[in-house]
Amino acid sequence: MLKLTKKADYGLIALKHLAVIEHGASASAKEIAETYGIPLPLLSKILQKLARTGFLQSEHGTNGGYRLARAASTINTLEVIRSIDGPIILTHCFTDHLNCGLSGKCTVREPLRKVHEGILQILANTTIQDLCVEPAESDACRNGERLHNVAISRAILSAV
Amino acid sequence: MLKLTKKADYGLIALKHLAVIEHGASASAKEIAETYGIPLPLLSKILQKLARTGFLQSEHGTNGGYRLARAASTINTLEVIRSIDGPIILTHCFTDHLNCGLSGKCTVREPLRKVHEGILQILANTTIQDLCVEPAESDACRNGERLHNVAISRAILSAV
DNA sequence: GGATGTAGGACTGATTCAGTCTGATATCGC
DNA sequence: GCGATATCAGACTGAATCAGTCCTACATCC
Repeated sequence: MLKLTKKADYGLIALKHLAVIEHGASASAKEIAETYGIPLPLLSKILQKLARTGFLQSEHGTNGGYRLARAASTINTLEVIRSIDGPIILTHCFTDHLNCGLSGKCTVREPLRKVHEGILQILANTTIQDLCVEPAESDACRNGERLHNVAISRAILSAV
Repeated sequence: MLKLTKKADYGLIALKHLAVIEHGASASAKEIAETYGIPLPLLSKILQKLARTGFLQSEHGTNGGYRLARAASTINTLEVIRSIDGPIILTHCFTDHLNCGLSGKCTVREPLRKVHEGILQILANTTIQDLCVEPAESDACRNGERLHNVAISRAILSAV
């Protein structure tokens, strides 16, 4: 149905949270979970993954928690989502070339790949810092900047 | 996981099939199902939906089948996917504003909406006719045309 | 009337997702 | 040292969704 998982959602929310708070400050999983009403054990696992991937630095013990390991502007949503949910697969054909109708019958595979890459590019060009730019309060993050590559010429009709 | 359902896949394959065969010609669900190895009853239901939405015209009886009700260039993949799978929801917040962390805590909702709209636009700008453009055989469809709005400047690294 | 086709609802099995439970390990403050 | 508070990590469960099947109409042509 072409939707993000809640885990990815939570991960992005947490990363944004860490990006917005004071530079270099850390926040515990519990803190973030309570702020946004996310189940703590679930958020913990997500943050652990993000730490393993290298987006976050973790600190054990009292007053421990997580802090961004890289600048918010260098973390893009594609990497985050891939880190949490695994590879992004638009259509099934991309991975299992064998089971795909066999003998190259799946004629929409290559054309759809362009769509696939377009979506990946949007995600790749959207950083955590971009998520911090609120329509009203533009300076929640440092030197906020609009989505640069996602050129939306016109709003899509009845979106949802 | 941000992927298309198989139903949507099948629907696009069927529409492309109908777009590629001779203009105005029809094909039965059985014919298409056998060509691509798609379970017939499943494909039937998909084609029925597409007919109800107005993309296809159905003909009962012997030698019946489906034919495109509109030109392939006027059917975009967004409408098709929505017709088959229902609304496209990138993040859960877009629909249920109430359950989303309450009190507007879900701070990534609006920023992600831009990403969402970007993806919708890619799909909206990709027509069935675009799917017919093969890298090698560019004239499988009539006056084939490249994806015009999906400007991919560079291939995304390890895509999948 | 039978073969072939669409139309549509109900149902089942498999997969995936969201969340829980349990336990281990590390750090800090007392 | 000990306990409180963290992260770390795997196994497990319930729910939702997806893919596919089954069955029964109904329409058209020969």
